[in-house]
Amino acid sequence: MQRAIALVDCNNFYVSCERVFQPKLEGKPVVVLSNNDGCVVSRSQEVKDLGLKMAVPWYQMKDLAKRHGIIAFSSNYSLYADLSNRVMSLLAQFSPNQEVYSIDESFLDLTGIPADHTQYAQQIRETIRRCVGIPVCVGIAPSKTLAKLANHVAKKNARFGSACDFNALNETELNDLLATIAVGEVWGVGRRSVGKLNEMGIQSVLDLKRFSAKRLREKFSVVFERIVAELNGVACLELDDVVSDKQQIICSRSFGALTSLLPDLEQAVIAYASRAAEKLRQQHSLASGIQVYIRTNPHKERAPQYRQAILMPLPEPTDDTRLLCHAALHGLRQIFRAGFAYQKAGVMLTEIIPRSARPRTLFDDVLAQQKSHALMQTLDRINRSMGSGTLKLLGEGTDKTWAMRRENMSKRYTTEWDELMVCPAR
DNA sequence: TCTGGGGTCCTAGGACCC
DNA sequence: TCTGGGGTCCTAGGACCC
Repeated sequence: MQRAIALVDCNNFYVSCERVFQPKLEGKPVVVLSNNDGCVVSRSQEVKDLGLKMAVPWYQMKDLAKRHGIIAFSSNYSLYADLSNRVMSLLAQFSPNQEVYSIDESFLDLTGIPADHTQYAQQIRETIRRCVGIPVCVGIAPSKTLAKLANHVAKKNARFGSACDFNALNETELNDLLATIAVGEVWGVGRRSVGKLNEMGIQSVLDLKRFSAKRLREKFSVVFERIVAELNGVACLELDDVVSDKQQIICSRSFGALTSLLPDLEQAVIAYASRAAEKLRQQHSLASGIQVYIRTNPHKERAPQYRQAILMPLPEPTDDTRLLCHAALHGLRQIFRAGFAYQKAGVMLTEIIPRSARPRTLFDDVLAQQKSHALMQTLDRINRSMGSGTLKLLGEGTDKTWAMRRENMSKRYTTEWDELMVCPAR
C-alpha cells in the first residue's frame, strides 16, 4: 500500500494567533517579534509581499514599518502555546498516528485511511479554521521530506487550494513540479549546503533527486544520502509519535539592557536555572551536569568581546532547584570577568536521565532526597495553580533591571482569568 | 539604544586501551 | 635506519530545524 504522510503546517502561526483575537488585523501587515523585541519571527502575507525577510532585526525595519503601517507584537508564548495545543489535539482526531513536530507543525499518518486524501485534507483545514480560527496548509506524500515539499507547494501554488497530495500526481507531473522548486527548499538542506550543491550543478529539487546518493554521501554525510532516498519516495524517517524526553534543557535570554555587574548576572542565572529545573521535573528527569555561559554583544564589533562557558558536574543526578542554582552560581563566578558589558547569559542541563533510573549507592541520603522531592513538588504545585513565579528563590531578585523588553504584548486571552476577552456591550 | 531561543544529529579528532 | 593497528569513548563544533 502506498504510504501517505501528511504534514499540516499553520500559516504565519504567531501572526494568525494574534488575528484570532483581533480580526480587524485581517488583511493588514502584521509581524511578531522575538524576545526583547529583537527580530521579526513571524510575518503576515502582506509583510512577506513587502519583501521583509525573516529574522531581520526590528530596529532596522522601523522606517519601513512606519511607511507601510506594519503592526508589531511582542511574542506572547502563553497564547501561542495554548492555541498550538488546541490545533494539535484536533489534528489527533484525523489519524491514529501523529507526530507533533513543532509548535505549528504536525505529521499525520494517513496510510490506509479510506478516504480521498485531498478531500480529507480540506476537511482538516476547515475543522482547524472553524474550531480554533487558524489557517493551515496540508501536504501529503510517501515520505516526510516529500510531505514537507508538498506542503510548500500547497502554500505557494494557488491552484492546489492549500492542500497538495503528491500521491495523486503521476511521475511526470511530480518531476515537473520538483524542477520548479529551488534545492534550498528541501528539508535539511541549509544555506551552507546550497552553495556547494550549486557548484556541483544541482539547482532544483529534481536535480537533487536524480543525483548519485553515494557521491553526495562522500561530499556531505549520511544525512544527504537519506534526503535523496526520501525524495525518491523511500521513507527513511519514521513518524515519531511518542514524545521523547529532552536530552538537554536550555534556558537563556538576552538582557533588556547590557550589564557589567556580577549581581545582575547572578540573578539572571538563578532565574534561568530555576526555569530549566522546572522543565526537568516536568519530564520526570534528573541532570548530572549544568553548563553556564555568558557573553557580550557580538554585534558590537568595536566593544571588547568576551564569551565563556563552564560545565559544572553535580555530585549526583538531581532535579532540585537549589542544588542546580548553587552549582550554576559557582560556575558563573569562575567565568565572570569584570569590565565587560554582558548581553546574554544561559544555562544548559546535560547528562539527563529518567528519575526512575537514578543510580543507587550505599551512601545515598535517602531522607534528604525525599525531602527535596517533596519540596520541589510543592513548589511546582503552587506555581502551577497560582501562576508561574509565585514562589521562587530570593536570589532571582525582585527588581530585575536586566529583564527583557516586551513593549507590545497582546493579552493572554486563553490562559489568564484577568486577561480574558470581554465582548463590548451591544 | 535596539540583532531570539531551544533543540537534534553528525563528524572529526583526541585520549585511551590492548 | 627502523617506531603497529584496531577499537571505543568522549567532546567540540558545524549544520540544520522551527
